[in-house]
Amino acid sequence: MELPELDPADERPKHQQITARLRQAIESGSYEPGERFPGENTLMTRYQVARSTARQALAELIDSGYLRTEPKVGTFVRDDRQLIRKPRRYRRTKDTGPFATDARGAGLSADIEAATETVPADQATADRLNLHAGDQVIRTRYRFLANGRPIQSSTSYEPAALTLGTLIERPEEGPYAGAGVVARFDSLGVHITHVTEEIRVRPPRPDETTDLQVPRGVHVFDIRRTFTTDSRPVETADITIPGDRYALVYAFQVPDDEQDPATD
Amino acid sequence: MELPELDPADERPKHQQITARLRQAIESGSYEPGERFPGENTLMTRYQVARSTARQALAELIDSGYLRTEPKVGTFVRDDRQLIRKPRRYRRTKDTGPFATDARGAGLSADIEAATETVPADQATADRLNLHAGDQVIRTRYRFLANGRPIQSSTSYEPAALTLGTLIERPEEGPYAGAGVVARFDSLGVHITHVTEEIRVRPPRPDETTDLQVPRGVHVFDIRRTFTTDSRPVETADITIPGDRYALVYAFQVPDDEQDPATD
DNA sequence: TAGTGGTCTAGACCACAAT
DNA sequence: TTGTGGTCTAGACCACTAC
Repeated sequence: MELPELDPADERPKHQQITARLRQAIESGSYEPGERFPGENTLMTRYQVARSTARQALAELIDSGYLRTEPKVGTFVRDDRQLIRKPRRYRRTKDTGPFATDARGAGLSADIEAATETVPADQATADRLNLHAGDQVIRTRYRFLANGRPIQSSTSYEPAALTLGTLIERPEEGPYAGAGVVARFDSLGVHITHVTEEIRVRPPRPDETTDLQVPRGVHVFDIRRTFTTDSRPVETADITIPGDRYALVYAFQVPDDEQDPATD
Repeated sequence: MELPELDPADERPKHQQITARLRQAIESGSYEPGERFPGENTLMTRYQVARSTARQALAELIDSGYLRTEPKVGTFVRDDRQLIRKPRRYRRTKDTGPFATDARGAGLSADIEAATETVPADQATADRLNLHAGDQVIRTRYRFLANGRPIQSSTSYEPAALTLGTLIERPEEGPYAGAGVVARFDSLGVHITHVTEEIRVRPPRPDETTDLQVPRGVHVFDIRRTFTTDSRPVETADITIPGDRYALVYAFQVPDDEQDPATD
């Protein structure tokens, strides 16, 4: 792959010109995903620039998701990310929660780490569960692994007044371990009818970068999910998913009537 | 705000130590959103490092969404971005499309730019619409502005065989201009019953950075939406939304029966 | 041992905004 | 006029890998 030298008439900064050329080369398919890419030294000599200029050009492509570096080894075209389609819907069946269902459907092993505590609710959590700050809630932190690789983490909150002393007090223990939230609450006679998911996207926090092994240039989905019965919220959770591993899929019906149900 | 000097015993690189201290200062509220932040020169003298090291520390905080720079002016704490909750739902009513409805509901002006062409479908688009590559499709590119600010762009595709020669041939002209997709197709007697949205998160492409004014350190939602009747897809669109302005909200009912509708 | 990316220094010139 | 961030150069040392 021959790349022309920089055009002195181009008004853009050198690093931008290099970035543009390299991006074009990647998009035109000159490099295969996973293939070794010209490193800092190569770019220095090819474009006659200082190392930091070559480095800056590469950094932009890393932050844009085109490249990744492996320290002491080299620079590579990022692999075509294998996105798992994650249909986000909730059923009343008991067998397994949605994560395990998705993973096994894709032929992956599914492991779930969970840790449960009873803690007083902070104001934000209390608001989401229609409680008062300080009321006791069951907090469970999860980490989900597919084929041994962390792929999702979440923290869920349930009012202690509802579940404490029942068979589902600790979500990952007892007869309903691994079942979905809807099935677990059904076992108490608490009938969940609605779920709301609010999706944000943001850079990973430092702890998420390590826990979920999020590479540079990747952001995360931040989902706030709340389950409600006809009268009250009964579970709320914050779910964090690296953006290079999942596509979220929502499928729903378009209502038949002209009525505005004033959902908001 | 006094910051201690670097700890020589700390094994982390200097730029990481500086980043960690600065992030802590921001999160603890030592700087207000929008407030001026110590610049490269200040950090150089305060921590006794070279300019590029100070610069690298700041770059990490910019990419993490904490700071923004204004060339020739300074470095500032990023404003608490007020997220707009964007309910994603579709109704059958005619009056206005969901974008205009939501924007006006939030007290914003809504402007839509649109350009329509008839083009042959490429393979990917043909697959999404159950057509053959080369079949004619109506492609419309949109840019949505709220209070004059670009906030969403999209490209939609409809089979020309369905709409060519009808009143809704060009989505943004005729009696159904500005109406939602469902209402437009209803006018042809084509009854949309389902919609699927597939959400990804990725860095903006260079053209999106300018068109949508996406700042560094912000990624975008990439939504592939497809409307279908009971028998076939009739419209598909790629929607791009900057991740720092919107939270997507999905609200739905949990089905009552144990049946698995095998939606996928 | 040669080559890699990560870290770091010590300079320089620039255009422009603020004062 | 002063200070800002943006760009760029020309070096250096490091730990580690296997090009």
